[in-house]
Amino acid sequence: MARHAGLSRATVSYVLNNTPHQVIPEPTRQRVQKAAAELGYVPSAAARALSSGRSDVVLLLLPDWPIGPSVGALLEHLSTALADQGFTFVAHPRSAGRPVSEVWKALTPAAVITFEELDDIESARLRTAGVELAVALFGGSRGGRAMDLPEQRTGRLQAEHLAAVGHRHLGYAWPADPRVLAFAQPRLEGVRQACAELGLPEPVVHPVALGPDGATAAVADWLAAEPAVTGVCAYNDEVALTVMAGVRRQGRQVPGDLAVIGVDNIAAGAVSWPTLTTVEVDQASVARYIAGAISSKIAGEPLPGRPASDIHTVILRESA
Amino acid sequence: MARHAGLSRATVSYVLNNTPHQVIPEPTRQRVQKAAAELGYVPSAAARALSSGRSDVVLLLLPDWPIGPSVGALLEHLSTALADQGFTFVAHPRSAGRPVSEVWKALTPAAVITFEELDDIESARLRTAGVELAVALFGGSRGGRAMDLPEQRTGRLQAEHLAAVGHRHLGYAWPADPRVLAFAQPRLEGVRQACAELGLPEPVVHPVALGPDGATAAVADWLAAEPAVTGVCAYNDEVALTVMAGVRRQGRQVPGDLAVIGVDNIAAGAVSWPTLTTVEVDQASVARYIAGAISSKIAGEPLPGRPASDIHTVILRESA
DNA sequence: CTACATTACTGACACGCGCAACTGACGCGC
DNA sequence: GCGCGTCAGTTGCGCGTGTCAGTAATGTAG
Repeated sequence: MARHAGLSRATVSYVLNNTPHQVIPEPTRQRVQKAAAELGYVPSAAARALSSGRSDVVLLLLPDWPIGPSVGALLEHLSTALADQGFTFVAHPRSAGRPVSEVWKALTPAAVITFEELDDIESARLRTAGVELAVALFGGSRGGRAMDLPEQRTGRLQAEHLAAVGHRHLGYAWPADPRVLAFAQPRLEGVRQACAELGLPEPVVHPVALGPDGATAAVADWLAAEPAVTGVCAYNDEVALTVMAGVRRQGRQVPGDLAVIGVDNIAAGAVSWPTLTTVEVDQASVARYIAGAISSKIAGEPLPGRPASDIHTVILRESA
Repeated sequence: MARHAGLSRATVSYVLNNTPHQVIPEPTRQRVQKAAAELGYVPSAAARALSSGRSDVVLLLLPDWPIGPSVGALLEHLSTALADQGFTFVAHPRSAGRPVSEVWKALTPAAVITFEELDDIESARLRTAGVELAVALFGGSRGGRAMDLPEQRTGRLQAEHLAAVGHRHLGYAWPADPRVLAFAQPRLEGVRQACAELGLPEPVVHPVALGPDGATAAVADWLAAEPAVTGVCAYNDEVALTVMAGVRRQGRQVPGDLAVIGVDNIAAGAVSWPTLTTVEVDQASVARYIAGAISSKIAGEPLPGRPASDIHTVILRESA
């Protein structure tokens, strides 16, 4: 390519990288760009990664629990948002029982995003492999490295909505799958906070497993409680639909006997019987925030303020 | 590291790669391996990619339509299956309106997997970028490069099940979203084939949009047809749930007035009212087949036979 | 003792890029 | 004419690996 432009490789490199304090006259600059266009030149990322020590790839480690449409949407938006910042976004589903270290060794990513925080050994290996930036989306128990997304907001909004339509005794449908604990914890915490602020008693927490019978015990207990629970915040829409199935099995009505509100706004919730009231999270905003935070951190700047808090919306339907 | 072992880099390289026809005496071999262990040596994938021209990464381009749990499961199994073959699997959600070529330029993957076939320009760019193997999972219209997964089988099983329980006039709930056309086409084709073989009339196809009212027109037409359609195969479970909602809106019953069968076995189908009969695909087997085919193709061997045909199961519930 | 083969290993290059240091050429002031 | 500064661009190195060709040392046959 330098040959084609009749210049040296260095000059070409300076032009293409817009190297500051390297004055290149306009004619030469255009000559290089014309040659690049004619040859369809694309810099080899492998070589760049080798010499710079890191690639422009941002790696997201997917959790091992089944991913729903909200995670899917987050992926899509992260991809666009990071592309705007000049990064290439890829996701890797961690295969059970296999060390994840092989992945970043093969990619030398600029940053690694995880859902939950990594073990000490794994994060040590990460640093050894030359990855400088690792961010966890949830569970900032370990220190300031986590993004600390406003996940409690979903719980708060659920509780506030139920309170606004007159419910005073709330239940919380906790996911039976232990793998989503890091997600469920802050949501329940948000419900607790809202209850406290609104002067309501603590929510009655029951685990709910997915499947037709997963919620029967929980529903029976909520309805039989004294005073009875009249509104339930579910960990997500799937759990919410399970709770509604449990109520039907008892021959009772949603929302008459028990109101239910979910999180995620999955498609099935719009066509269930009754249709499901839910809290939707604007994954595009979340993705933009994450992308911004990552590129600031890589550039060494302080990270911007907390993500906007108005990214949650209550989708009002029949169930609550 | 070569210094630490007191040998040259070449010798070390030969030992670590087990280069055939390069005889290395056992003592030296052990000396190298001891040094590697002591230094915690990990070969740099970036350098290997630079010199060999391709990395050990297999890239999956996610489609731009929302991915459901079945794609999620496929990702997870692909990750494990490809890791067994020595590859690193990553997925990239293609951001709308952005050229995908930037992605493989940044990764130089050993293979690229797509859902639908690429345009001519994009596949040309792919080859220019040095990616030798591109496989499309569906839509083998263009030639032998596609995997040609037995997607018709899902449609066949749906129709066969409905026929087995006595339905003779079938409908097909076609997804209104044009982006999933490549998926829907073979499934409908499978239904058509099964009808022809069983001596049933052609299925009555109606588009169904997701959402509470998406199926009302279709359901009205199926029920009013002469003779009436009594069983509907839906493109997937979400469409199936929408059809069931449409039937409820008409004040009619599932499966009494109209039986419905879906595809995917999503969690919401197990707790819907009535619960949803569906066809499940064993994504683990699919993933193993894909991984096997990729590694054979890369090794230059002919690809193994068609994937096993018994990877589909009918999950029998109330709706059909 | 010489000619040749085998063993055990090393030197050097290429992959494509970024960057520091260097080189001619030209203009300007004294 | 000499020194200095600026412009326009080049040479060369290093990143870490895979691999071909080569080469001392040792063994073997005639």
